[in-house]
Amino acid sequence: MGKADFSPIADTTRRAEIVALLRRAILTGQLEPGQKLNELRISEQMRVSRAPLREAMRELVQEGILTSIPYAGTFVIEVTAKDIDDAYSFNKVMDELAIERAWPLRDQRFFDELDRRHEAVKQATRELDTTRQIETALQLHGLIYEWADNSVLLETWQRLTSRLQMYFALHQQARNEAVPAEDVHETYARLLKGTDMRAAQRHAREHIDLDFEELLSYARGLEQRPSKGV
Amino acid sequence: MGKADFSPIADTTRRAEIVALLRRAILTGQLEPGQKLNELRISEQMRVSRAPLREAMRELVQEGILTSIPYAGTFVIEVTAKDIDDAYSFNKVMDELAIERAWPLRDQRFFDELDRRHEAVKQATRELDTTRQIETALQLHGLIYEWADNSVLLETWQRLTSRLQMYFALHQQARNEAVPAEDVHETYARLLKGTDMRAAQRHAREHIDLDFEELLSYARGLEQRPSKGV
DNA sequence: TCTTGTTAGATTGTCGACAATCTGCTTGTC
DNA sequence: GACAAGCAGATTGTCGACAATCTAACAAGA
Repeated sequence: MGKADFSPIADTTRRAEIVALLRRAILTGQLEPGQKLNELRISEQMRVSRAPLREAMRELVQEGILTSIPYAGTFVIEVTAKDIDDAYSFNKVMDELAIERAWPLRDQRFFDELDRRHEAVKQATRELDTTRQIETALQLHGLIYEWADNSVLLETWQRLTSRLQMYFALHQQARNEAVPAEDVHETYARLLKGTDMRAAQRHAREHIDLDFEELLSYARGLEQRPSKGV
Repeated sequence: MGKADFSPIADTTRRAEIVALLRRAILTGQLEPGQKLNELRISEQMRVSRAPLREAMRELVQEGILTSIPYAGTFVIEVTAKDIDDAYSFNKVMDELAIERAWPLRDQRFFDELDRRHEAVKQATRELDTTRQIETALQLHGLIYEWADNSVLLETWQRLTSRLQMYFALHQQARNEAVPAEDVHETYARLLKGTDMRAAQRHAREHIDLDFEELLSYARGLEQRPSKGV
């Protein structure tokens, strides 16, 4: 029996790479909400034919960050205050569930991974890399979902993550200022290592509240003025 | 101002029709779990080229009822007991949430729609149309999600529905017997019209329990013998 | 001026063919 | 007989071209 355990090799289709590229462009705000994706232009820029590009777009439509209208085009989803509010209140309940399920399954590997991801957030914060900071914070948050041992729950979280990352990126980009205080996740990590599950759930709920409140007020502001769709 | 309010016209792309055809084939069990979908054969049968077929498949992969391995093929998802168990326990929590949110929003239209869908289930039951019975029962169940006024919650339910329908169809097909008693949903509908929200939540939870228990034992049986992948 | 019909251009949807990759069989060697 | 190399067939991934549809500008008529 061999000793090394290899991870799966990278996807080798153009389609998969296109998906990754497009997703990144959307989640970092390079592509703005409402913007139309011109197939010919993008395929030429990427030096790819339209077939794999269109397949990639189909995936992202199902993933919920693109929307498609037959014979009209494919667009980045618009972000309304209600969308954010819906995601927010849904996330609260999901978090409670995830913590509850993950709680008895915590082990040394869990704590190690928790520290690792927390460290990644702090590093991104030090480097003032806002995009990466959002990404790592969501990964830290996602740990309880990965540990909850429920494929449907995890999958739902991953779908939601795409949109959350987009929302936060938009917010960051809009206020265009330095990253928040360094150790907003310090308490979260500590509670997840502790023995009081209720406290952890409560904190998760309140902690999320804060982030979302800002987001919401931002989105409400957006809806006053007309969309800048292209 | 005109008086008629028109609904959106039907999708006119081949892709959309292919998606509908494939989904139906999978959810009714015509295509078995693990079965490979040969692009050339299917495209010839449907008299379409592979391009729209492949795009349709990509959508169903993201929808979670197909799975794709590069250069190997696209397959109907396998169904394990754990998958069903995960969907089951997740559904329980979601149901509680949906009922809670929909509860204060119930109005006459809600009750009318509840009756309408309940009637549809009873009709399908009378006609011994098992496929339609599963479909209508899920639609009845989905009403609270549609009324909960949360897009994320509704979307999550819709994604889950595909798989639930597939699970139940498999089960029905396997035991190959007449449909269960007629008014399993009578109590559910009555409680949703009542004033005791907790009671409705409790019933939803227990009612689901029953259906799933059967499903689970069936799936556990499946896993003893090897898969019959094609 | 407003509405309606027409048309040209751009864009999306679909097609058939070719390239890349996998699978199973055959062959040759030990 | 066991095993590796190599080949043939089938299947998926990608490409470039054509068809269907939409949009916007313009012209014609009330």
